[in-house]
Amino acid sequence: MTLEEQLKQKEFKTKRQRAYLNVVYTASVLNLEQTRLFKPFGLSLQQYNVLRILRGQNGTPVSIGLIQERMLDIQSNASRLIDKLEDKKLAIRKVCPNDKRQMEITITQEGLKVLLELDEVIVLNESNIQLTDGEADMLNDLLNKLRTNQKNK
Amino acid sequence: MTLEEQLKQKEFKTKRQRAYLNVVYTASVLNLEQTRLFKPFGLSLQQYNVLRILRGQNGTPVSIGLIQERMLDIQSNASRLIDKLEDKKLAIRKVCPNDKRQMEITITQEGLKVLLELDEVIVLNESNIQLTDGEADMLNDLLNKLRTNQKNK
DNA sequence: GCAAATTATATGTATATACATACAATTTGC
DNA sequence: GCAAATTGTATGTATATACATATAATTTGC
Repeated sequence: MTLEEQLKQKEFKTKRQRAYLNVVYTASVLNLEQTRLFKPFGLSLQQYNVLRILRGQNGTPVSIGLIQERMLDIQSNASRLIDKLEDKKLAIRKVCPNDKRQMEITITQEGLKVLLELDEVIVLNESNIQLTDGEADMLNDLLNKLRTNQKNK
Repeated sequence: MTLEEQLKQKEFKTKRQRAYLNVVYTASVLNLEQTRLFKPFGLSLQQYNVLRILRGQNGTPVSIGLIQERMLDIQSNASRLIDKLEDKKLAIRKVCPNDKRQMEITITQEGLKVLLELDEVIVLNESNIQLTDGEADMLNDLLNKLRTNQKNK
């Protein structure tokens, strides 16, 4: 389905505007899809992203600030996401002994287990994407170019 | 800046995955940028989108359901967005006489005035986009293709 | 014409973002 | 070595989404 059909809009002022809106729209479709994928596992999309970051550290504890840096969403509120994960026993927070301002976050065995289950679901889902490698590369380049000269990192 | 630099991630499993994440990331950058653009005018991004839809009707009242259909964000909660616009005297809600379930929403003079101010800001902002027409078309096509076979409209 | 189904909107709850602010721990400048 | 600045995290508030549910008005089936 084209963007015009979807938005029931006849036309856009410029091709750039159409592409711009298409990025925003496509992302919302992808986000919704992922959110629904994670729901049966009791995880939100962002909670999943935090767990992924924690697993990526292979046991090395991670600070809240580092999680914040790595999150896809700019200025995401890692502190409250960790709250939720702790409630579910998927992550643990400890005060860092060297710097008592910092927190040391680690993923639990339980957290690793949930991620493992999700890995399969994700792979299955990503196989739905119809782009060739060349197309994916081109899309990637165009998005990088679109972001150029946009002021907010 | 490339996605890898931004996310401080060495590599992605597949080119498709990189493109997928880039769409989500780019959209969040664009959304944040627009949100900041509208903030000085006391409008959120979604409130602005609703006002645009109302203006597009040239005075013909619009139902909540129609606004919902036209919103970029899937399943956006138009009812509460109209609440906010009514509070600010930018839109008016009336019960439709023919079908008392429906609401007839119209934009006020005040609302039109705010939109007019914003039009200039938007045009200025969109001129920052560095894509040629050809690139914008290609980006548009690739995004449409990416959405193909994704189950959620 | 009336009960059942549908439709249009509203609302409650959980989650998340953006921003401002708070506060304690640490570092820096002198 | 101490005051000032910075850093790391937490929290309060406004906004928004997703989903479930509620409720009133309308349409449909018989």
